[in-house]
Amino acid sequence: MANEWLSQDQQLVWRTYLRAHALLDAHLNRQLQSETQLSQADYGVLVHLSEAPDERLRGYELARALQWEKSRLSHHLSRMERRGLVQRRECPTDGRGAFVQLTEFGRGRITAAAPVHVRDVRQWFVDVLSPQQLGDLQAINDALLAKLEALESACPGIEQECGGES
Amino acid sequence: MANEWLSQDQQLVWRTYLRAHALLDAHLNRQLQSETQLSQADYGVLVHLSEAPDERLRGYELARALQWEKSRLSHHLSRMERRGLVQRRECPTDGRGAFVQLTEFGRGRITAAAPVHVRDVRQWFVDVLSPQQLGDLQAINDALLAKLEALESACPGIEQECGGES
DNA sequence: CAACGATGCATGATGTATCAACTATTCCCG
DNA sequence: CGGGAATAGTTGATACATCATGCATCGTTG
Repeated sequence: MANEWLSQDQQLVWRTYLRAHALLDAHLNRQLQSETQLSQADYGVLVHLSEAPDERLRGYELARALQWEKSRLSHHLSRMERRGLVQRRECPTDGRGAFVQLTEFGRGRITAAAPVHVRDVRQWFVDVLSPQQLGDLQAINDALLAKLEALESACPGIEQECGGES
Repeated sequence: MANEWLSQDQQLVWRTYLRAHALLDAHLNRQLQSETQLSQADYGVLVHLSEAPDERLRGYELARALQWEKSRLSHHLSRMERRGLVQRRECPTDGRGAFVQLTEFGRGRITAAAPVHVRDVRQWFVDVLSPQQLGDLQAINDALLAKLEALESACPGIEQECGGES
């Protein structure tokens, strides 16, 4: 019974954690969007493409790198293609598949956006915390992730290598 | 000027933070959804209503408490109303407004869901971290939040990026 | 080679979030 | 009082995520 609820402090940590992440994420997204016309999702796709050989990747590679569902990727690429950021091309060696190719326009966008995003992550996250706190946070998230990933591997879920930020 | 990029460590902290939150949030949501047929959004609405006098609140109160846009709230309440969780009632003292009233069905749902949710938050968050780490995390999120909330209240217009920041 | 399961990707339906109007009411100030 | 500004809430368009399904193509095996 006593065990069923959270203490005041525990509740506060949890709610503060949720709120901080929500605000941070919303703010970074707004900044990126208003200054570069890219969402975080767009940004992730473009970063991966721009770092790939020939600036192109197969869909399944992109999906794995971003940890996205196939369907989500397909829908999102359709919208990005419509905006001219990427282009779908047939794959000569696999008739089922397709390459996602960064366009010149897309390269320009991501090249301009990356410093902006990094500056924001600095300003609202990295530079707000002390080195000590950054270390603490790493340990905390490692602990949370370890628990969650243990669970993940038990299911037929997804794997490693998360979507990167520069 | 500072380096334009992030160090390896900084990048790792940032990416780990994003990934840990994404996984935790997704997992808690899946659990809640599958065991109680409520999303986190539903849960938040119902918790606030259930704690309010007469189990009802004005829309703007709910919006403020949840930090939602009024439009989001309105759409979400429509869906919840369709599911029988809440009910909209006219407000006698303010012709513009409306009360959002918890239904009996809704009360049953939230009463059943709360222990489930608390158990999960414990299992995947509170109990994974040491008391020391919970304290660290509180301080970290307080710092992030302070910075973000200062912005929130200071800048009604566009611009941020004020000069004297640490 | 024919059959068959697995893979790569697309599509449509549904639920959800945000933005920009829009309506209606109340507040406030002269 | 009168009239404009602020407030409460709704609605429609668009964007986004997920699910179920469809369907080629590929790899393997009998």
